[in-house]
Amino acid sequence: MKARPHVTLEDVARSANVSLATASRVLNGTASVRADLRERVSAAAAELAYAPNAHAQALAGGTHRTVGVICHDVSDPYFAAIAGGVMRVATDNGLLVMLAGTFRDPDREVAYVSTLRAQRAAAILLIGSAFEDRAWERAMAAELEPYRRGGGQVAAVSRHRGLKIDTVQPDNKGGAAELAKALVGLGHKRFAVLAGPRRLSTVIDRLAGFSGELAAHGIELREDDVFEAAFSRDGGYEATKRLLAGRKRKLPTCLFAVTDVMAIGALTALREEGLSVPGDISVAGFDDIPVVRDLAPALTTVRLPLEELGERAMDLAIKGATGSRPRTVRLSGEVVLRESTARPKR
Amino acid sequence: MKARPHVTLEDVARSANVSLATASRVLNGTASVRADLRERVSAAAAELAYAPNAHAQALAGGTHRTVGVICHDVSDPYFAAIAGGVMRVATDNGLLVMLAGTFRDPDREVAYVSTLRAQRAAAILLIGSAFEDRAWERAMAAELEPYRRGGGQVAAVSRHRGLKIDTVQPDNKGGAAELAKALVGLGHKRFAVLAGPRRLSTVIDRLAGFSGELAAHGIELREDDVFEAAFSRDGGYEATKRLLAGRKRKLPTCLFAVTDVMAIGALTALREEGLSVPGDISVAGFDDIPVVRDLAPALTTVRLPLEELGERAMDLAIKGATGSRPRTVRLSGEVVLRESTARPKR
DNA sequence: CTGTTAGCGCCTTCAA
DNA sequence: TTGAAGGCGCTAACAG
Repeated sequence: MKARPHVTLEDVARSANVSLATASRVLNGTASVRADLRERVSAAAAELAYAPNAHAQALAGGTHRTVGVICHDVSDPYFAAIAGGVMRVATDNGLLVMLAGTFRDPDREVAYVSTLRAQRAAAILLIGSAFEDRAWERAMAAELEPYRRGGGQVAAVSRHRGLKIDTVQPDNKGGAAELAKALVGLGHKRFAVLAGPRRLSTVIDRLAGFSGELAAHGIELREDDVFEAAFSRDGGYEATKRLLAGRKRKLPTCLFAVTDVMAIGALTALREEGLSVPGDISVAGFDDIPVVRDLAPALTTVRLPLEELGERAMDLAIKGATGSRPRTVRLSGEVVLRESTARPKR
Repeated sequence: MKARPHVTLEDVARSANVSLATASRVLNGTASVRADLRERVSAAAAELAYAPNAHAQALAGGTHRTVGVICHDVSDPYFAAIAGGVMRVATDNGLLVMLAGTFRDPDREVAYVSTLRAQRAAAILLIGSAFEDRAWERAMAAELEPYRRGGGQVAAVSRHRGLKIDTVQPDNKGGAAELAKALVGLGHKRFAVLAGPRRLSTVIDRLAGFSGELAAHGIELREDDVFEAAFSRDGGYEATKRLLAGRKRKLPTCLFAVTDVMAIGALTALREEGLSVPGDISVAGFDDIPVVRDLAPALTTVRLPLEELGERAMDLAIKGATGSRPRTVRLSGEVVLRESTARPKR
C-alpha cells in the first residue's frame, strides 16, 4: 500500500482507463476530449490526489513559472516593500516567486544567480544597489549573459552600471539634491551625513546629489562630515554616537541619513544623548519606508514609490526585452517634510 | 551560432571528449576521475558557461534543494524577521528558499501549497497563524497529506490545530497573560484591546491569555472593550480612532494591541488625538519587532524570539519527522516593559 | 576508472 | 478525438 512515493500521470491514466496522452490533455485543457473521458480523468486525478511533477513538465518543454528575486536582506523594510510589489505582479501573472537574501555577500549573490539559472527561472530580479566592484561585475555578467542567451529575463532595481540590464531606477541623486535644497531652504548651513558603504551605488548617488546641491548653495560638505557605517539601524546608531563623541560642541544643525533605516538608529542615539529632534538638531532620511511616518517626531525623508519599484521591475521582466539596448524606467522621489526637521535655532 | 538555447551536459562531455557519465561525475564530485579528464571537463564546462538543469537533476532522482515558505505578508516586519531566521538556516544547509505571500487569502495559501507540491519542494513551512476554519483545514490537509506521503517535510510556526504537523509554537497565551499581570501590577484596572480577526488562532490565543489573567485579578474584559480590526498598522490606527470616538471621557488606562504592528498605528492615532503616552494612556504590544524599541516612547511588548522561530521551524523540517506524532517546540515570550506603559494617574 | 544504458514524469508530434 | 512513441537533461546502476 506504500508502493510508489508519488502518484504520476500514468497512474491517473491507468486508473481512468485512458492513454497517457489523453490524461495529459484533459489535465492541461490543451485539447478537446470527449466529455465522459474528461470526467473519468478528473475524477481519477482527484481521487489519487495527483499533483503534476513540475520538474518533469519543465523538462518536457513546459513553461517555467517561477521567478527569482535577489535582495540583500529580506527583513529590511526597504526590500520588503519592494518585494511586496514584485509579488503582487508576479501573483497576478501566475508566477511563483523565489526570494533570496544574500546578507550583502557578493559571492552569495552570484551563487544565487547561478542556482536560479539552473532552475531555469523565467526571470531573475536584482533588487538593491550593486557593488561597485570590477571583479564582482565580471562574475555576475558571466552568469547573467548565458542565462539571457538561454531566454531568461533579467531586470534590476537600482543602478547596475556595468551590467547592461533593464533597470528601474529611483532618482537617488535628484531626490537627495531636492532634499538638500529643502533643508538649506529651512536655513540649515552645517550638515553631517550618515552614509553606508561607499561600494554601493545607492550610497554614492545619494551622497553625490546631496553634497552637489549643498555646493551649489556655497556649502561645503567635508570628508569628515560624512560618517560611514553599516547600512542598517545599528549602523546609523553607531555612526551617530561616533559623531556626537567627536564634537559635542560644534554640532551640525542637520543630520542626513542616506536611508530611513539608518535614520531610525540615529534618532534613538540622539535621544539617548539627550538631544531633542528637531529642537537641537534636525534629522532627515531617504526612502519613506512605511514606519517612519509613525515615528515621533515623524521623519522627514524622500519618498520613493517602493512597491511600484518592484512592480515595474517585474513588469520589465514579464514584457521581456524587445530592443537590443537595456531599458531604464526612472522613478522620481518626492521630499516629504515632517516634524523631524525645523528651522535651526543656531 | 545560436543553435541550442542551453548548453547541456552532453555538450560539455563532447567538448571534453569524454562520456556523459564521466562529465557528470566530475561536475558532481560523485566519484573519482582521472586528473586530466577532470581537468578537461571542468575547462569545457567553464568555457561553455554550462549550468546544470536543475529540473533534469530533480527528475533523474537527484535531491530537491528548495524549500517553500508561505506567510501572510512579506512586508510585515513580524514575518520578515521570521523569514530571516528561516533563510539563515536554509542557506547554511544549501537550500534555496521560495517565499510566498498570500496576502491573507486562504485559497491562495492552499494554491501555493499545491504548487510547492508540484515542485517537489523538500519542505514546506507555514508561517503565521492558521485560519480557524473547517473547510480551509480540510482543503489544506488534502494537499499536505499526499505531499508528506511522498516524502515532503512540513513544519509550521504558530498553532495549526487541525493539521497534525510539526510546529514551533510561541507561547501566545502565556505571554499575553504575563503581560496582563505586569500591567495590572502597574495599577491598571481599565483595559481595552485591539484585536485582529477572530478567525486567526494567534488572535484567539493572545486574547484568551490576556483576558484570562485579567479575570484572575477580578478584572472583566467585556466584549465591547475589544476592538476588532485588520491585522495591520492601519487596522490598529482605525480601531483606536473608533475607540476614542466612542468614549472620550471614560477612557481605559491601558490599551493592549495584540501585535506591535497594530500598536504602532494606535500610537499614531493617540498622538493625533492629542493624548500622550503613557501620560494619558498606556500602550502595550506583542512580538517585539525590531523597530518598536526605537519608537518614542519605546513600546512595552512581549518579546518573541522571532528569528529563532524561523530557525527552529526550518530545523524541524530538515531533521524530518521521526516518530509518528507531530512534534511541538514551545518558545516562550518575555515581557519587556518600556516607556509606553506607566502607572495610571486615574 | 570509464563508458553504456535505462529510466525519472511529462508533453507533443505523428498516425490511426 | 485518441493512442503510441520520441525525446527533454541528467543520474545511477551495470558492464567493461
